[in-house]
Amino acid sequence: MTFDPQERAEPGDGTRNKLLDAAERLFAEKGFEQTSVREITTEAGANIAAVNYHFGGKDNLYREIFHRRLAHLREQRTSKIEALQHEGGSRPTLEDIVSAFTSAFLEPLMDHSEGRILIELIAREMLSPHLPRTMFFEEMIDPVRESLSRALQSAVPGLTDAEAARCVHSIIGQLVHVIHHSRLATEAGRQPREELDLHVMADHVIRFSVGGIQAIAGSSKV
Amino acid sequence: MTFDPQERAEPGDGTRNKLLDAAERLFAEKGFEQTSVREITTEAGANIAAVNYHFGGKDNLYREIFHRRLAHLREQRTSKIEALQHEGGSRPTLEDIVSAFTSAFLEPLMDHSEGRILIELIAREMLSPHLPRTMFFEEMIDPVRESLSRALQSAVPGLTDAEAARCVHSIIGQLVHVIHHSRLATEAGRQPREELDLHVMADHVIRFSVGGIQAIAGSSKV
DNA sequence: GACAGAATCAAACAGGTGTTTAGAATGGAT
DNA sequence: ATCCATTCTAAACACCTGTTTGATTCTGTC
Repeated sequence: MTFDPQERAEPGDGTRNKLLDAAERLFAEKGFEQTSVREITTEAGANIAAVNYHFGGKDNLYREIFHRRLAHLREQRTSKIEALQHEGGSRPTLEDIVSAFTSAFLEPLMDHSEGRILIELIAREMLSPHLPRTMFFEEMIDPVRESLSRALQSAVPGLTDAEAARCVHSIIGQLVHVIHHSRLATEAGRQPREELDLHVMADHVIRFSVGGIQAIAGSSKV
Repeated sequence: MTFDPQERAEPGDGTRNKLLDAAERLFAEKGFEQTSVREITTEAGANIAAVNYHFGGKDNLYREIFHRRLAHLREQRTSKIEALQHEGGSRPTLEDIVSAFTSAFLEPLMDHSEGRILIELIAREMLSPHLPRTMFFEEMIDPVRESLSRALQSAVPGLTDAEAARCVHSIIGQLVHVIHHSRLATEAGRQPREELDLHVMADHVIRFSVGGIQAIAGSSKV
């Protein structure tokens, strides 16, 4: 019912930003429904009514968080691939592309603070959507897929559109699984097995995927 | 508005079983926290107190559901691989193994009723655990992984334990992603793209993974 | 200093949660 | 017909939820 009090509020001491940060952390950790407005406000050192005053409700706060983060993450993932494509000199190899995407995908996870939170948020949202159903596909999944798919086709001539799309599927599937597993395993208190370490797995996914793509391309040619 | 004698269908259809069925469906659809005991009981045509009487609480009902299903699913996934291994005649090829596991993994999803519910339940539990943290690893993930890992090594001599474990990771990651995506896409109302159809994707995953595994095994030999 | 608007606060609101209770049916076995 | 354990029922319990309210403090402008 009220207008946005301050649209930008750069300084980190605004209550509005403290609420956003606290909510982001809690939503990622416990999920939307499981996080109460009281938790958020006390965590941010604010009053219970602060969420409704600044955002007009719990749902809007949630939406605001995604709006703030999605664009940045998408750009981060596609930019490396695009950069490779338009780079001067020789055309990037298949391994170049897969490697660039893999590190771009996994990089936000290496720092344990911010990246993990975002991934967790996204995973939760995909399983229990509280956002408009199409928003995720249009703003995140489709652009990233498109970008990687085109890059693969430029490096592997003869790869059809459908084949490229499925290979993208395979790569992303592996990467998402790596993320989920690392989260689950550490949470379950199991000491991480060295053969499934994040960096080791990144190398593996690259080699595995390059082999897989070549197999797909090769068998279709015959 | 309660006891309807024509509601019964099965011999073992005491309210206890009706509660289990209703809860399983609702937990899968909306998640544990988001499903209320009142919903479960009214869906099962029972009194609100029935859950606490028969199971001693909402949590125990949830645990009971998994206890009932997990063993069966695990057996279903490992048995096909084991059968291949101990089959008379020539040793199964790499493609045989990956193919058998893929279809065993995806099969419960082809029938749209029961299998989907179970997958949904598991996906939710992995993201927001309400069960003892280790139960899932010990009763489901580890045995399946072990079984597939050994099978791969028997078909691809020279594949180390660590490499096999990572390849299993890659395969399962792809399959889980196929499942999630199919769920998300149909839920979002998008008409399924034919190149990402379940059967087509199954074939793709097999070829992609065989190529990937061979690449891993080949590069390690050099 | 005076004033307006933004920001914060404690308290209460209406509604939903899982669980407990005491009492009433039910179905066999004696 | 009596008894007893099992099963079911309606009502209440204590607690937590997101949101609203009306008053109070803070902040910047004239």
